[in-house]
Amino acid sequence: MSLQHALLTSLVEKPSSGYELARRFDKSIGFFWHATHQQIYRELARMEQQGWVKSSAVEGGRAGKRLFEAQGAGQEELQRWAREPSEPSELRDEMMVKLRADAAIGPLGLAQEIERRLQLHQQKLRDYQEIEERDFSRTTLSREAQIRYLILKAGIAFEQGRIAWSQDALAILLQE
Amino acid sequence: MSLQHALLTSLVEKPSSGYELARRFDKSIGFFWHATHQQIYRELARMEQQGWVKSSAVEGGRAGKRLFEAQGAGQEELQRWAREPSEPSELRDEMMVKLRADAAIGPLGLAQEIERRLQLHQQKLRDYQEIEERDFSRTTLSREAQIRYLILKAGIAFEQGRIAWSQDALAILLQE
DNA sequence: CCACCCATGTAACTAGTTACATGATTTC
DNA sequence: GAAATCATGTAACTAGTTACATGGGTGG
Repeated sequence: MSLQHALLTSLVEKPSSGYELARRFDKSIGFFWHATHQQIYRELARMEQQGWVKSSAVEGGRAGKRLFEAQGAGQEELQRWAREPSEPSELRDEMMVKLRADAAIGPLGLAQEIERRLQLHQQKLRDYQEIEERDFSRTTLSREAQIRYLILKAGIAFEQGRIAWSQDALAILLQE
Repeated sequence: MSLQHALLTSLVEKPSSGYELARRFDKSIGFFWHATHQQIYRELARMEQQGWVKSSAVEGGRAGKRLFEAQGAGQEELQRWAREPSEPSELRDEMMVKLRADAAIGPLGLAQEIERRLQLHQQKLRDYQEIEERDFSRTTLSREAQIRYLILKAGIAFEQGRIAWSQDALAILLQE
């Protein structure tokens, strides 16, 4: 499993509380991976048992607040995992199943839902493009920045692809 | 959950044994959704309990072979589910996490793995394009065929996007 | 003082994966 | 007669979701 590795990566970038991690996860890795706080706390507890991370109480913070930091063993594990091959993920999309159902049993009125999704994709694209302009519009970028930009570009290309596809789908579904 | 709905859709298209379903799933819906035979048999058993499908022994087939057929209640459920909104899926890709780790802790030699994936995407694209030519190259397509083509086009666009992205990634990672 | 955000967790359930198990039929 | 494919399943585990629960701090 690799939610642990995703969290480790976040913690290597910046030590955080579970709550902060959940927030940050939503905004960075969360672009292509969502995790609930319940899952995050569970994995943090496991990683602490394994010695990959260490938590300490935060003085002056809210009651119970703990700061998690990646340990040496965690960083080594991250390197080991990163070098391991992994299969490209599938794009498991319920809409494709619904379209097959529509083709098999007759019109199900999916256009409205595709229209709704189109707007979601357009919004996401705008969000990404804002980040692009803010963080990556300089002419020269460090290797690190180029790699972070690469991740963003995967998101941008994905949303653009979905937008084009949705428009194609609407044209077909809305033919009289 | 909707593996049940994906299986139902397959069964509406054509009554099948669990084994055939697993095979067909791999080749159609499986383009964007994989399920093991264990999962499939489990869900078929549940759906039979719910009355969505019905199985019967196949005369003259192999010992134990059963044919599953979608029932009226199953088709109604499929319609109900199809009309329900659902969120677009995320593209949970471990490679994005690995790239972030690379940016955070230094070069991890990911180029080789991206090269390997590039070839997988190119192969998948060729497979899709073969289907495209075989099934959808006629000038006029029925509504049903247009919808099935639409699903294929989502796969084609996805693979093309991944190929372009992988090439971009390689250019960045292989800079000296 | 009320709503909202920060902050952490437990419990129960559902979905997906991996390992193990069995045996018949077809093809070479 | 051996290997591949057809055909079905159980068991155990891992991952992800949903519901419930608690309480402190901040802003209006």
